[in-house]
Amino acid sequence: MTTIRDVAAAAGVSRATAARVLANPEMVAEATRARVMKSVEALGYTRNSVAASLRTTRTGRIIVTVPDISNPFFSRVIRGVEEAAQKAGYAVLLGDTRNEREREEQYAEMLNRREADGMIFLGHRLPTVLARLLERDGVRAPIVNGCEFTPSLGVSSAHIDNARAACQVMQTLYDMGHRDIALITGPEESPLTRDRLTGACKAAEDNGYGQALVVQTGDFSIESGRRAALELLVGDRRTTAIFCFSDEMAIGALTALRETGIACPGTISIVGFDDIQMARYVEPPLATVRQPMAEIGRKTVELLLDILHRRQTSPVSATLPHEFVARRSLGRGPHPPASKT
Amino acid sequence: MTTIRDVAAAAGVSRATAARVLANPEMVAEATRARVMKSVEALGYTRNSVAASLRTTRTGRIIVTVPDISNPFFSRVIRGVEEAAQKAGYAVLLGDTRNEREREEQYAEMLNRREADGMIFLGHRLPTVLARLLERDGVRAPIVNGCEFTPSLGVSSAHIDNARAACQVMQTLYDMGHRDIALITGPEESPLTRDRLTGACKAAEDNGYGQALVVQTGDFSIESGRRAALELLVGDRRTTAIFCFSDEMAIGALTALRETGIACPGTISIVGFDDIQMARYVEPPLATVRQPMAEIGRKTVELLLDILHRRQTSPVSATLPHEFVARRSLGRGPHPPASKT
DNA sequence: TTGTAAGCGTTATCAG
DNA sequence: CTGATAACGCTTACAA
Repeated sequence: MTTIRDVAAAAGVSRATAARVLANPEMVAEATRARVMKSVEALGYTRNSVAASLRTTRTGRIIVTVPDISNPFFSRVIRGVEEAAQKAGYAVLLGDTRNEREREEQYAEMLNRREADGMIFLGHRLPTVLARLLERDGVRAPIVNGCEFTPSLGVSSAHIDNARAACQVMQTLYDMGHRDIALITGPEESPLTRDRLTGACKAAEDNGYGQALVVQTGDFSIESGRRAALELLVGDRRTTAIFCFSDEMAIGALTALRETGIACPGTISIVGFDDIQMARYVEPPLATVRQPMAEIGRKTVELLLDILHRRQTSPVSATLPHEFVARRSLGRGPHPPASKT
Repeated sequence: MTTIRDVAAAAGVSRATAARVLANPEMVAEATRARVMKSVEALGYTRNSVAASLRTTRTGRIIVTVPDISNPFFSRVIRGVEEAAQKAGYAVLLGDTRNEREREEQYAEMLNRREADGMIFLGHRLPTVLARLLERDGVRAPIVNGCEFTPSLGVSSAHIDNARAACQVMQTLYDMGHRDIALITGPEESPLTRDRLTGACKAAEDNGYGQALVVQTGDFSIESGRRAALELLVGDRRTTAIFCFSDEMAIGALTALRETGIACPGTISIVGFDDIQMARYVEPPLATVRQPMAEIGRKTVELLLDILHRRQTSPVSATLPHEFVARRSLGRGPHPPASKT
């Protein structure tokens, strides 16, 4: 491979000068610059980034881990990350952790090995490797969380207000005449699930239907939504609305209704969460909460860059706007509320 | 940061010995090894991969570019890639090219800068940067193509037999009594589209219905499928089956039928391609061709490793098995074929 | 079995 | 404006 040395030799200048032409062209005399550039072209020189990184202690890379890359929600977030990173001159090292702690740790180790300048993790578990880093470097540790937010971690994060969103969905359901509502949540240990659950319960209690709330646990997958819905339908003929904490689970629930011959929204309404692309194409189209997926991704990058460029003094919690999206899977319930005027 | 020097000093050995303990422990005396390991632990040492890479000229990374990471087909392939790469000790640098040539080139440049040891590209366009590399290094150029296959490129590739798969789908349709079949293809410039088109046309002609074949072009997206289907339905009341070159387009077509009140499979049957997860959850569940997505991903990595480890003498075309999946969106056509006995 | 020392290809400092 | 030179942290002959 051709090195800067070769270029310098070919142009009849020192290595330093050749390097300068590439890094700070304005510091070099016009004529020399042209000569060097010609050699660069002629030899087809490209900088060896590894050597450059060693010298500068910058890699121009960021690691991003996701629980599941084939989950449409995450893949949209990733897209946002990738876009923002690329724009800022960073490449994305992608890690699919499959929700396994060990894989999370493995990717975190890469940060220690200086394979990247920073790391964005989209799950909720902070790898112990990162925890240690955080302990040592505090806010200067180049770590950002996305989609979820756990204040106690001391890590910057980009996310929506999950509690409020869930609360709004529930209120909408009550306003439309539903009382017996079932929830299909995500894994209990995720703060995201807890936040939404908190919001949903609050709305239920505020409306006086706390007792009527039924809760099933899922794992965000289609199948778990289907199973949870089937479970709900056994023996219980009261539920008129199911609020799922992900669109995929909602699609699973829709399938369950179809399998058991229950009409949606005729008999049971379904509301999802995320607004993945497929939400509008299933039958009936799925009412849901739109998360600004790409925006969340972009924001995590922005937060990370703030840390890398030392513009950060304390962890930032960036709350992005969500939006309720009414679609046909949501219909009126059997208890028209008293007139509100 | 602590370096191997610090470790060596703490353990009272030379840098070389300390390094050896990490790389070839068996070459070092038990006692010294223990001492070094203790210092490693005590100091919390982790190897600086950048320095190591500079020395060894290996990065342990591979670049993978996809036209669209949020496409469920590709995200499954990526998952296979990631899994195989990780197993072989490689990390994946992900590039979402958004089908833009310039972004493809940018990622390809990274290979030149030695940011990775090799590259897998899932689109069909060979970036010119890679073409040059290929010209120079021939089969030793660490480049592999996935999902698509263009023999003339001289690049190893993992894919299914697209022509045969399309041919089989058409034959199945004819066997079920369909004659007036419409195709919704991918972009014309993709070899994948061409291969499937070739296969489909062959089947049509073999069955004597070449004239009845209608072709619309899509871009694999849901919306393009929907639009193409709507287009097909205008004025033409003959089509009884639509074969889409991706499940997403098929889902779009399904939506179009629903919007226009046409029964599926009652009036028109739909067949997709890929067997993405959602295929079985739409209504009606989608008949399709299952591609071994994860397997394709894994295979591309295997092919790349073969090159990196110099086990390769000429480009390999790995054809993986596909499978037709019958589901409810495919029903009988109006022309029951003559008995075949 | 261990140590010495020579790079890998950059970048950055300091003179000139 | 340009050149000499010293790192960056690691690996690996080669020597002891």
